[in-house]
Amino acid sequence: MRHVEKIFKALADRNRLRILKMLETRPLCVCEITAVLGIAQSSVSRHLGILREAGLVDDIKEGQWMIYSLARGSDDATRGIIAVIKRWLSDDPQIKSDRQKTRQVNREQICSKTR
Amino acid sequence: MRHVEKIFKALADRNRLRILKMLETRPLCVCEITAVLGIAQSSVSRHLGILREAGLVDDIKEGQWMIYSLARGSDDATRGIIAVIKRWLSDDPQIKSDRQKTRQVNREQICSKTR
DNA sequence: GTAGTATATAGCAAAATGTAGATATGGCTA
DNA sequence: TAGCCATATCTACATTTTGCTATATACTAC
Repeated sequence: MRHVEKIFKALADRNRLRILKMLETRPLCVCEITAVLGIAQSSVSRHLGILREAGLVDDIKEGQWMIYSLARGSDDATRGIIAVIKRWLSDDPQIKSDRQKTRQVNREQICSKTR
Repeated sequence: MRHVEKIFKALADRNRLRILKMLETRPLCVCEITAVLGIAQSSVSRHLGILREAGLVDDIKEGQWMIYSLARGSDDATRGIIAVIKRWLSDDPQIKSDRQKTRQVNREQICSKTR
């Protein structure tokens, strides 16, 4: 019960749904997600933490970045939900706009102020 | 977006998940659900309203009772979610206990004080 | 009409959740 | 070592959601 509840609570937020739909395009680092969503980095980090705790995303460290991606090795239930979400929202204006921004965004440019 | 959000928000509550799992057994009236959940009737009514607004349950009036059941004629997305939920939580202690109570409960006995 | 029943709604207090800003952590680089 | 960068955590506050009690609505039986 606790696990399923956690999954649905994680999905019950517009910004977290946006993140999941963005991750369908490709894995993203925190600063890329922050740039697309347009909310504070601390909020993004918290949302990602909630998605991670729910088992909906995987994270790996890659150099200076934390790369988040849709969970793949997860249990049957989680895979089922992710598959359902993939069939949803593709026509939504905000999701479409996010997807376009996601394609353009580049962590080398956005994040590193040294370049 | 709005619709999908509504669905996940509706699912992000323990008592509403319990209701959906109970409805897998059979359609139920409000007083039966109230008896099994053990919370106030007004709370149950509100939860049912949220599930109805999300398109997850159907309701029909049957004599003096409002009978709620899992949505059937709904869109592809909703059917997908309901199917996923059916595969979940069957082993959960509380869900199992609820199911047993659901089988025993009888609206003719519980609700009608005239009998 | 009145009385009784099932369900829905309103109003309120408590708990949970989302957000932003400030701060902490951990790794890289000079 | 010191400083910078990406990310995570903490704090404070506003909003939303929950549950309850009380009340309203709608229907049925008399």
